[in-house]
Amino acid sequence: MKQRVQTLLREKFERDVVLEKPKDRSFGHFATPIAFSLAKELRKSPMVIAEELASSFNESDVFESVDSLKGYINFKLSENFLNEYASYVIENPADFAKGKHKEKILLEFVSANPTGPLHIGHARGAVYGDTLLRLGRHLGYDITAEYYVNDAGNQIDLLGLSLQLEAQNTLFDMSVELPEKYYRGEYLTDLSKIANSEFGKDILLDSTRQKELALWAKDRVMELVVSDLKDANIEFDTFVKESSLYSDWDRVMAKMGDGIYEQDEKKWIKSTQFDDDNDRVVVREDGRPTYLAGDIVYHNKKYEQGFDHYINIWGADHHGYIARVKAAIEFLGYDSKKLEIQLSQMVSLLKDGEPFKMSKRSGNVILMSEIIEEIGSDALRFIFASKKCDTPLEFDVEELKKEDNSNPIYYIQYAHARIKTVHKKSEKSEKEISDAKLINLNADADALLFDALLLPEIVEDAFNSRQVQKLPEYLKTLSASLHKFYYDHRIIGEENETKYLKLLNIVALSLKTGLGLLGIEAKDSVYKD
RNA sequence: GCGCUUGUGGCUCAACUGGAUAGAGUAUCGGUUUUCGGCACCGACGGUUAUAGGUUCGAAUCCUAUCAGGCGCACCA
Repeated sequence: MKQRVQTLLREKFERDVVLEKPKDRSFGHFATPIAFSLAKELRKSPMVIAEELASSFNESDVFESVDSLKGYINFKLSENFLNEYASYVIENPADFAKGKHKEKILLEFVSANPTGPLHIGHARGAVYGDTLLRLGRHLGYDITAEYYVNDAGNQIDLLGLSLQLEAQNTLFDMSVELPEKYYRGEYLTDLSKIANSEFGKDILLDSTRQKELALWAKDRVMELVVSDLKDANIEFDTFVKESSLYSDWDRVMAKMGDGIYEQDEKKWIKSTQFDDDNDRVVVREDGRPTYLAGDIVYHNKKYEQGFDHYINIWGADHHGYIARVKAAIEFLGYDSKKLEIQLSQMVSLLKDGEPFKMSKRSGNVILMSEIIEEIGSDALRFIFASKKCDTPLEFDVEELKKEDNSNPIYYIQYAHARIKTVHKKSEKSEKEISDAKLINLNADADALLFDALLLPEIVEDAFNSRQVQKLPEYLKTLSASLHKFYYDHRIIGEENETKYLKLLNIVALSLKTGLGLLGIEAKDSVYKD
């Protein structure tokens, strides 16, 4: 819709035109402040320019009216145009809000260490990433969802140690002393039991077998992670293991040429050349590559696959890392601007206004699985998708269990279910409804129709700006319009019954499509039995 | 100390990335409907957009300084 108008205006004005939502819906459907920017060139007042431009529009199929007001030009779409678009949408529901983009994008997200189940902070990045993925794919982008598994280094050794200590403590009653740095949580108890029955006691007692134990355990933990993600409707296409990358290190290091130098028997990357605070060590004195080396090989691997664009979603605590990775990419001879890094901020939870109590089993963090048990995957996804991911977020789990309009997910599902019920009660046939023409309606119906048809713009905008919260925001607004319309107008038995039902169909489709893009299934009933 | 980031009604968040009178929900108070769905709808109250300057037709948005919070400043991952 917007694109159509934009194209028309671009042809007319021979330049790109900013189109926005008018302050007041009664002004029209779209508006542009173009007269303000022309004012300087033409040396005339914006008011005059806007008036001249507005009156230069002839009667057309698309616009019912074009008016100027205080320097803005307001466009009102014609009922005919809206009706035709509505019919197209109803006949091609699966294509609603789809796009024609073609670019290949590699989207890396979550990438939590395989040393424990996912916690609430991971969940936010996971939901954000998966929502972007769904939006992008709907728009036509060819996106690969990738998880980077940090299955090498000290943390894996620590996992082996933690598992042994846990077993010695809880399984064998040895009451050993637990060091500060060690993983905790119920999953360790579970894993130690499995290890015990699968390999015998020895692997949990013999410190020389820690490594062996760890290598086994990290794969089990990854299974936990994958299952946590699956519970939230999140799946990945590819998993890249850090441990598989180091064999390529020598080749990749050579590729960076002058970017690498030697000093104090270590190898450094000259990342200060690209705005980093310090140069970074990539190979230690003893010849072992650092974590950064793995990440460099990893990003080289990404770029060698020739995607058009790369998106990484990182926890905000990694922001110091951006400069060095981008520097490495430049040294490798690639364009670091193709790599975009989105940071996801911390989350804190409340329950009845008090800090959410962590269960004993989880150690010292709130687990993603606990929250899904508490409020369900739908509510979790919705709340995380509704907030900009780079601002800290606090929410109360009790708010998300309520069944009234303080709970947006309920409010939206209710709107959708209401429409379904009205349909069931009506005796009109599907054909009668889809044949109805949405013209000569009242202002309320016109407004609701326009709102429902706005989804494509929202999806496009939410993805392009990476601000996925625009979609939940839109769905809330659309639901409110629906509820209001429903309150103000009786539908069954009215003169406009078929028209109204078609209109409601479009609203329902918009809600359903939007929810689907959030990884949430629209419900036909909100009753709990 | 340096760097990044955030600061919007009592609370949780928006604001089309520089556009019209800064909007929703919640809380508080008042009203409508009691039916196609338990629900929902309307109104009132609430703001110097942290503070002080600057840029221009126009600033919550951009620039500078200050204040406050968060995060980072590993040869850990």
